Amino acid sequence: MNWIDHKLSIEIAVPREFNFFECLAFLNRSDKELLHQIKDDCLIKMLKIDDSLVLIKLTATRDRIRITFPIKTPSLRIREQIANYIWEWFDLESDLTPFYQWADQSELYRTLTQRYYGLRLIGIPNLFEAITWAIIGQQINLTFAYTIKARFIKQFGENLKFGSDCFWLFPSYERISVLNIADLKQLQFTTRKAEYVINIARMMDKGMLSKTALLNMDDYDQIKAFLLNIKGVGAWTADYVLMRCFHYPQAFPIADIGLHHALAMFVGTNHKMTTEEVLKIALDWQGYQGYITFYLWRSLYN
DNA sequence: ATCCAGGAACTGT
DNA sequence: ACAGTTCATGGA
Repeated sequence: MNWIDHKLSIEIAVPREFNFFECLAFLNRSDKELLHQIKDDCLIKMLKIDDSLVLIKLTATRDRIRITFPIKTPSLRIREQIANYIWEWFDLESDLTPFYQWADQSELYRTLTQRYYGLRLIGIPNLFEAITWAIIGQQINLTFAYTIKARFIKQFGENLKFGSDCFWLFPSYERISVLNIADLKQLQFTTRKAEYVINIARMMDKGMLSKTALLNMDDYDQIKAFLLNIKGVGAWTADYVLMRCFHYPQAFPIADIGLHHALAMFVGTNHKMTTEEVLKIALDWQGYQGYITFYLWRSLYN
Protein backbone atom coordinates (compact mmCIF):
# COMPACT_ATOMS: atom_id res chain seq x y z
CA MET A 1 0.00 0.00 0.00
CA ASN A 2 1.31 3.39 -0.99
CA TRP A 3 -0.17 6.22 1.00
CA ILE A 4 0.81 9.71 2.05
CA ASP A 5 -0.29 11.29 5.29
CA HIS A 6 -0.98 15.02 5.32
CA LYS A 7 -2.49 15.04 8.81
CA LEU A 8 -5.70 16.79 7.75
CA SER A 9 -6.04 14.51 4.76
CA ILE A 10 -4.46 11.43 3.32
CA GLU A 11 -3.68 10.38 -0.22
CA ILE A 12 -3.31 6.99 -1.82
CA ALA A 13 -1.21 6.50 -4.92
CA VAL A 14 -3.17 4.39 -7.36
CA PRO A 15 -1.98 2.09 -10.16
CA ARG A 16 -2.12 3.25 -13.75
CA GLU A 17 -5.01 0.85 -14.37
CA PHE A 18 -7.37 2.72 -12.11
CA ASN A 19 -10.23 5.05 -12.86
CA PHE A 20 -12.01 6.53 -9.88
CA PHE A 21 -15.03 7.53 -11.96
CA GLU A 22 -15.53 4.04 -13.34
CA CYS A 23 -15.58 2.82 -9.75
CA LEU A 24 -18.08 5.53 -8.85
CA ALA A 25 -20.29 4.41 -11.73
CA PHE A 26 -20.50 0.94 -10.23
CA LEU A 27 -21.04 2.25 -6.70
CA ASN A 28 -23.80 4.45 -8.04
CA ARG A 29 -25.81 1.57 -9.51
CA SER A 30 -28.66 1.82 -7.04
CA ASP A 31 -30.34 4.95 -5.77
CA LYS A 32 -31.41 2.98 -2.70
CA GLU A 33 -27.85 2.53 -1.47
CA LEU A 34 -27.43 3.83 2.09
CA LEU A 35 -23.86 2.76 2.78
CA HIS A 36 -22.28 5.53 0.76
CA GLN A 37 -23.24 8.70 -1.00
CA ILE A 38 -22.06 10.03 -4.33
CA LYS A 39 -22.33 13.61 -5.46
CA ASP A 40 -20.25 15.92 -7.59
CA ASP A 41 -17.66 13.25 -8.37
CA CYS A 42 -16.96 12.62 -4.74
CA LEU A 43 -17.76 9.65 -2.58
CA ILE A 44 -18.72 9.91 1.08
CA LYS A 45 -18.90 6.99 3.45
CA MET A 46 -19.01 6.38 7.16
CA LEU A 47 -16.73 3.81 8.75
CA LYS A 48 -16.49 2.46 12.27
CA ILE A 49 -12.90 1.99 13.29
CA ASP A 50 -11.72 1.18 16.80
CA ASP A 51 -15.26 1.86 18.02
CA SER A 52 -15.41 5.38 16.66
CA LEU A 53 -17.40 6.67 13.72
CA VAL A 54 -15.44 8.38 10.97
CA LEU A 55 -16.82 10.13 7.95
CA ILE A 56 -14.54 10.04 4.94
CA LYS A 57 -14.78 11.91 1.67
CA LEU A 58 -12.97 10.61 -1.39
CA THR A 59 -12.02 12.62 -4.43
CA ALA A 60 -9.72 11.86 -7.33
CA THR A 61 -6.57 13.70 -8.27
CA ARG A 62 -4.49 12.83 -11.30
CA ASP A 63 -2.82 9.76 -9.85
CA ARG A 64 -4.16 9.57 -6.34
CA ILE A 65 -7.25 9.23 -4.24
CA ARG A 66 -7.54 12.04 -1.72
CA ILE A 67 -9.37 11.38 1.50
CA THR A 68 -10.62 14.18 3.71
CA PHE A 69 -12.66 14.15 6.89
CA PRO A 70 -15.74 16.40 6.81
CA ILE A 71 -16.56 16.07 10.51
CA LYS A 72 -13.42 15.37 12.46
CA THR A 73 -9.88 14.40 11.59
CA PRO A 74 -9.09 11.02 13.12
CA SER A 75 -5.84 10.02 14.78
CA LEU A 76 -2.84 8.86 12.76
CA ARG A 77 -3.52 5.28 13.81
CA ILE A 78 -7.04 5.48 12.42
CA ARG A 79 -5.91 7.36 9.30
CA GLU A 80 -3.66 4.44 8.51
CA GLN A 81 -6.51 1.98 8.92
CA ILE A 82 -8.64 4.12 6.62
CA ALA A 83 -5.91 4.02 3.99
CA ASN A 84 -5.83 0.23 4.33
CA TYR A 85 -9.59 0.07 4.04
CA ILE A 86 -9.63 2.08 0.81
CA TRP A 87 -6.81 -0.02 -0.59
CA GLU A 88 -8.86 -3.14 0.03
CA TRP A 89 -12.22 -1.67 -0.98
CA PHE A 90 -10.99 -0.63 -4.42
CA ASP A 91 -8.92 -3.79 -4.88
CA LEU A 92 -5.79 -1.72 -5.42
CA GLU A 93 -3.52 -4.64 -4.60
CA SER A 94 -4.47 -6.43 -7.83
CA ASP A 95 -2.32 -5.87 -10.87
CA LEU A 96 -4.66 -5.54 -13.84
CA THR A 97 -1.86 -5.47 -16.42
CA PRO A 98 -1.96 -9.20 -17.23
CA PHE A 99 -5.75 -9.17 -17.40
CA TYR A 100 -5.74 -6.26 -19.84
CA GLN A 101 -2.97 -7.85 -21.90
CA TRP A 102 -4.96 -11.04 -22.10
CA ALA A 103 -8.08 -9.13 -23.13
CA ASP A 104 -6.15 -7.23 -25.81
CA GLN A 105 -5.64 -10.46 -27.75
CA SER A 106 -9.35 -10.71 -28.46
CA GLU A 107 -11.45 -8.08 -30.15
CA LEU A 108 -14.41 -9.05 -28.04
CA TYR A 109 -12.78 -8.84 -24.63
CA ARG A 110 -10.83 -5.74 -25.60
CA THR A 111 -14.08 -3.82 -26.05
CA LEU A 112 -15.05 -4.76 -22.51
CA THR A 113 -11.79 -3.73 -20.86
CA GLN A 114 -11.55 -0.55 -22.91
CA ARG A 115 -15.11 0.48 -22.20
CA TYR A 116 -14.61 0.17 -18.44
CA TYR A 117 -10.88 0.77 -18.32
CA GLY A 118 -9.74 1.30 -14.74
CA LEU A 119 -12.77 -0.22 -13.08
CA ARG A 120 -11.69 -2.22 -10.05
CA LEU A 121 -13.49 -5.11 -8.42
CA ILE A 122 -15.16 -3.11 -5.67
CA GLY A 123 -15.00 -5.15 -2.50
CA ILE A 124 -17.20 -5.66 0.51
CA PRO A 125 -14.56 -5.76 3.24
CA ASN A 126 -17.06 -6.54 6.01
CA LEU A 127 -17.59 -10.32 5.99
CA PHE A 128 -21.00 -10.22 7.64
CA GLU A 129 -22.16 -7.64 5.11
CA ALA A 130 -20.79 -9.64 2.19
CA ILE A 131 -22.53 -12.88 3.20
CA THR A 132 -25.77 -11.18 4.23
CA TRP A 133 -25.95 -9.16 1.04
CA ALA A 134 -25.42 -12.30 -1.01
CA ILE A 135 -28.17 -14.12 0.86
CA ILE A 136 -30.58 -11.22 0.53
CA GLY A 137 -29.93 -11.22 -3.21
CA GLN A 138 -30.59 -14.91 -3.73
CA GLN A 139 -33.40 -15.55 -6.22
CA ILE A 140 -34.94 -12.07 -6.14
CA ASN A 141 -34.41 -9.16 -8.47
CA LEU A 142 -31.76 -6.61 -7.53
CA THR A 143 -34.22 -3.76 -7.10
CA PHE A 144 -36.09 -5.69 -4.46
CA ALA A 145 -32.82 -6.83 -2.89
CA TYR A 146 -31.79 -3.20 -2.44
CA THR A 147 -35.16 -2.41 -0.91
CA ILE A 148 -34.71 -5.15 1.67
CA LYS A 149 -31.13 -4.14 2.35
CA ALA A 150 -32.20 -0.55 2.94
CA ARG A 151 -34.91 -1.66 5.39
CA PHE A 152 -32.43 -3.91 7.17
CA ILE A 153 -29.92 -1.08 7.54
CA LYS A 154 -32.48 1.48 8.69
CA GLN A 155 -33.92 -0.93 11.21
CA PHE A 156 -30.73 -2.30 12.73
CA GLY A 157 -27.79 -0.16 11.61
CA GLU A 158 -26.15 2.81 13.28
CA ASN A 159 -26.45 6.20 11.70
CA LEU A 160 -24.90 9.60 11.91
CA LYS A 161 -26.60 12.78 10.84
CA PHE A 162 -24.48 15.53 9.38
CA GLY A 163 -26.22 18.59 8.03
CA SER A 164 -29.10 17.38 5.93
CA ASP A 165 -27.41 14.03 5.24
CA CYS A 166 -27.65 10.79 7.12
CA PHE A 167 -24.90 8.19 6.94
CA TRP A 168 -25.42 4.55 7.81
CA LEU A 169 -23.39 1.57 8.88
CA PHE A 170 -24.31 -1.96 7.91
CA PRO A 171 -25.84 -3.68 10.97
CA SER A 172 -23.34 -5.52 13.15
CA TYR A 173 -23.56 -9.27 13.61
CA GLU A 174 -23.80 -8.63 17.37
CA ARG A 175 -27.03 -6.73 16.82
CA ILE A 176 -28.47 -9.30 14.42
CA SER A 177 -27.46 -12.29 16.55
CA VAL A 178 -30.09 -11.44 19.16
CA LEU A 179 -33.00 -11.11 16.73
CA ASN A 180 -35.92 -13.46 16.15
CA ILE A 181 -36.94 -14.72 12.76
CA ALA A 182 -40.07 -12.57 12.95
CA ASP A 183 -37.91 -9.44 13.25
CA LEU A 184 -36.53 -10.05 9.77
CA LYS A 185 -39.70 -11.47 8.25
CA GLN A 186 -41.38 -8.16 8.85
CA LEU A 187 -38.77 -6.61 6.54
CA GLN A 188 -39.84 -9.24 3.98
CA PHE A 189 -36.99 -11.63 4.41
CA THR A 190 -38.29 -15.11 3.69
CA THR A 191 -38.33 -17.44 6.68
CA ARG A 192 -35.32 -19.27 5.36
CA LYS A 193 -33.27 -16.19 4.66
CA ALA A 194 -34.10 -14.86 8.11
CA GLU A 195 -32.86 -18.14 9.61
CA TYR A 196 -29.70 -18.09 7.53
CA VAL A 197 -28.77 -14.51 8.37
CA ILE A 198 -29.45 -14.82 12.10
CA ASN A 199 -27.58 -18.11 12.24
CA ILE A 200 -24.57 -16.55 10.53
CA ALA A 201 -24.69 -13.58 12.89
CA ARG A 202 -24.69 -16.00 15.84
CA MET A 203 -21.80 -17.98 14.38
CA MET A 204 -19.80 -14.79 14.06
CA ASP A 205 -20.79 -13.65 17.54
CA LYS A 206 -19.55 -16.94 18.98
CA GLY A 207 -16.33 -16.71 17.02
CA MET A 208 -17.16 -19.77 14.92
CA LEU A 209 -16.88 -17.68 11.76
CA SER A 210 -14.55 -14.74 11.26
CA LYS A 211 -12.78 -13.04 8.41
CA THR A 212 -9.47 -13.37 10.21
CA ALA A 213 -9.81 -17.13 10.52
CA LEU A 214 -10.75 -17.48 6.87
CA LEU A 215 -7.89 -15.21 5.81
CA ASN A 216 -5.53 -17.48 7.73
CA MET A 217 -6.68 -20.44 5.64
CA ASP A 218 -5.06 -18.58 2.76
CA ASP A 219 -6.55 -20.90 0.18
CA TYR A 220 -9.52 -20.49 -2.17
CA ASP A 221 -10.70 -24.10 -1.95
CA GLN A 222 -10.42 -24.28 1.83
CA ILE A 223 -12.36 -21.08 2.38
CA LYS A 224 -14.97 -22.18 -0.12
CA ALA A 225 -15.40 -25.55 1.59
CA PHE A 226 -15.81 -23.81 4.94
CA LEU A 227 -18.40 -21.39 3.56
CA LEU A 228 -20.34 -24.18 1.87
CA ASN A 229 -20.88 -25.83 5.24
CA ILE A 230 -22.90 -22.83 6.38
CA LYS A 231 -26.65 -23.15 5.92
CA GLY A 232 -27.83 -20.79 3.23
CA VAL A 233 -24.46 -20.64 1.51
CA GLY A 234 -24.32 -22.52 -1.76
CA ALA A 235 -21.78 -22.36 -4.55
CA TRP A 236 -23.02 -19.03 -5.85
CA THR A 237 -22.88 -17.31 -2.46
CA ALA A 238 -19.51 -18.82 -1.57
CA ASP A 239 -17.96 -17.57 -4.78
CA TYR A 240 -19.67 -14.22 -4.43
CA VAL A 241 -18.07 -13.80 -1.00
CA LEU A 242 -14.69 -15.08 -2.19
CA MET A 243 -14.88 -12.48 -4.93
CA ARG A 244 -16.17 -9.42 -3.07
CA CYS A 245 -14.72 -9.98 0.40
CA PHE A 246 -11.57 -12.02 -0.21
CA HIS A 247 -10.63 -10.78 -3.69
CA TYR A 248 -9.72 -14.16 -5.11
CA PRO A 249 -9.27 -13.62 -8.85
CA GLN A 250 -10.57 -17.11 -9.64
CA ALA A 251 -13.78 -16.64 -7.63
CA PHE A 252 -16.57 -17.14 -10.13
CA PRO A 253 -20.29 -17.22 -9.28
CA ILE A 254 -20.97 -19.33 -12.33
CA ALA A 255 -24.73 -19.70 -11.86
CA ASP A 256 -25.30 -15.95 -11.54
CA ILE A 257 -28.31 -14.95 -13.62
CA GLY A 258 -27.01 -11.41 -14.12
CA LEU A 259 -23.77 -12.83 -15.47
CA HIS A 260 -25.76 -15.06 -17.83
CA HIS A 261 -27.72 -12.13 -19.20
CA ALA A 262 -24.67 -9.94 -19.59
CA LEU A 263 -22.74 -12.71 -21.25
CA ALA A 264 -25.59 -13.48 -23.65
CA MET A 265 -25.63 -9.84 -24.75
CA PHE A 266 -21.85 -9.75 -24.86
CA VAL A 267 -21.48 -12.71 -27.20
CA GLY A 268 -24.69 -11.83 -29.03
CA THR A 269 -26.90 -14.82 -28.50
CA ASN A 270 -30.62 -14.36 -28.15
CA HIS A 271 -31.42 -17.39 -25.99
CA LYS A 272 -30.90 -17.96 -22.29
CA MET A 273 -27.49 -19.23 -21.33
CA THR A 274 -27.10 -22.52 -19.58
CA THR A 275 -24.42 -22.98 -16.96
CA GLU A 276 -22.69 -25.40 -19.35
CA GLU A 277 -22.47 -22.71 -22.04
CA VAL A 278 -21.07 -20.23 -19.54
CA LEU A 279 -18.47 -22.77 -18.45
CA LYS A 280 -17.49 -23.39 -22.03
CA ILE A 281 -17.06 -19.70 -22.81
CA ALA A 282 -15.20 -19.20 -19.53
CA LEU A 283 -12.66 -21.93 -20.24
CA ASP A 284 -10.03 -19.35 -21.16
CA TRP A 285 -10.83 -16.95 -18.34
CA GLN A 286 -8.41 -18.72 -16.00
CA GLY A 287 -7.38 -16.33 -13.27
CA TYR A 288 -9.60 -13.52 -14.54
CA GLN A 289 -13.02 -15.00 -13.80
CA GLY A 290 -13.79 -12.54 -11.03
CA TYR A 291 -12.82 -9.47 -13.03
CA ILE A 292 -14.61 -10.56 -16.17
CA THR A 293 -17.72 -11.29 -14.13
CA PHE A 294 -17.47 -7.88 -12.52
CA TYR A 295 -16.99 -6.10 -15.84
CA LEU A 296 -19.95 -7.98 -17.29
CA TRP A 297 -22.07 -6.96 -14.31
CA ARG A 298 -21.00 -3.41 -14.95
CA SER A 299 -22.29 -3.73 -18.51
CA LEU A 300 -25.78 -4.30 -17.11
CA TYR A 301 -25.95 -0.75 -15.72
CA ASN A 302 -25.80 1.79 -18.45
C1' DA B 1 -51.97 -11.90 -15.01
C1' DT B 2 -47.71 -14.19 -15.79
C1' DC B 3 -43.02 -14.88 -15.67
C1' DC B 4 -38.90 -14.14 -13.51
C1' DA B 5 -35.22 -12.73 -10.31
C1' DG B 6 -27.28 -11.65 -8.70
C1' DG B 7 -30.23 -19.65 -5.22
C1' DA B 8 -30.34 -23.15 -1.76
C1' DA B 9 -32.22 -26.97 0.71
C1' DC B 10 -34.73 -30.87 0.49
C1' DT B 11 -36.50 -35.12 -1.64
C1' DG B 12 -36.49 -39.14 -4.37
C1' DT B 13 -33.97 -41.97 -7.48
C1' DA C 1 -24.01 -37.99 -7.98
C1' DC C 2 -28.06 -36.06 -10.19
C1' DA C 3 -32.74 -34.19 -11.42
C1' DG C 4 -36.97 -32.46 -9.83
C1' DT C 5 -39.54 -29.83 -6.20
C1' DT C 6 -40.34 -26.31 -2.78
C1' DC C 7 -39.68 -21.92 -0.77
C1' DA C 8 -41.50 -17.00 -1.48
C1' DT C 9 -42.50 -12.22 -3.02
C1' DG C 10 -41.89 -7.89 -5.46
C1' DG C 11 -40.73 -6.08 -10.27
C1' DA C 12 -41.60 -5.52 -14.97
